[in-house]
Amino acid sequence: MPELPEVETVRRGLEPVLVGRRIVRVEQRRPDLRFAFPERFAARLKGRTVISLGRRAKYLLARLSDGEVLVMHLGMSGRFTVAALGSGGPRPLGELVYDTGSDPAHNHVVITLDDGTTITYHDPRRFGYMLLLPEAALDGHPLFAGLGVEPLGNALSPAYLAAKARGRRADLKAFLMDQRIVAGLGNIYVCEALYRARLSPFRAAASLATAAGKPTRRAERLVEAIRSVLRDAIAAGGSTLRDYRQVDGSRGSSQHAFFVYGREGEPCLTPGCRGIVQRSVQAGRSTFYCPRCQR
DNA sequence: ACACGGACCTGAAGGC
DNA sequence: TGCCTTCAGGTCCGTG
Repeated sequence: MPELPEVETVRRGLEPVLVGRRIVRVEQRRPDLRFAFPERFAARLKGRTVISLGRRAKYLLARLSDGEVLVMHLGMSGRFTVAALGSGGPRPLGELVYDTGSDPAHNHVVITLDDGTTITYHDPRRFGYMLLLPEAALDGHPLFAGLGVEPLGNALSPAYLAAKARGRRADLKAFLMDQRIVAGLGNIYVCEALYRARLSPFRAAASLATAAGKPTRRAERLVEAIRSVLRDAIAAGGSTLRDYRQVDGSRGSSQHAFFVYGREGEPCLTPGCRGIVQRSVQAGRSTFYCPRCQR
């Protein structure tokens, strides 16, 4: 499910139900997800109040009242469900309600808050994980120390990309997938950003910089494309949350459309372009692109 | 230092 | 119907 826009959508949904609330009960139903849970995980969370809920790259960061941070990564299939006490069902997470109909065997963590709300972490593939770290240790932790810039922050600029790309032999797709360069992009939004920037995923990353190391126009286009594709996806409530429902329980109809991702064999959506979207594999991941307008 | 493949794990979808 | 293969939004680790 989650790339940056999806994680941000989850953050916005959880923030109003979580922040300011005290955790009164934690049910940890298995010893590990991707990694083992921290020692005495449930006991340590219990009694603490959530001060804030932030995000760094694809990580959710819940700051707790005692100076520790609950770090949560959703992996490929992690998601949260919120249910009010006695409601008998899910309750809106922001604009959305998450489907709770899936197999309860994959409900790995259930957190109960002091107002009776329960937050359930569900993750069939268990690539997600949770950690408890002292706030002061966050920046230096191996998970965060090497992360690149936030794509929606000021630090992402054509000059930054050019500096990182200079001398790189990797292609653009791999370059953008690398969390050490830009943190939070994943397979879908890399494909979509390259399409918007009209850049081939196979082009050398080094072509974002001139021989002197100055950013090229391509770098400028790419920065704009990355920002706009993420902003649009966040505005749509996380385009890849396919199983969301409207607040009234009806199926959503406004699912965000991708321009290239998942559209192999279909016509390119650029007006006037007669290209056909192709699928190829780079570093083991599917790449979707229009060979005609992406150069 | 970097690039690549495989590994982790489950479920859905498609082919036969 | 059912079995088999392929694929999926992420990242870590080992090997060249």
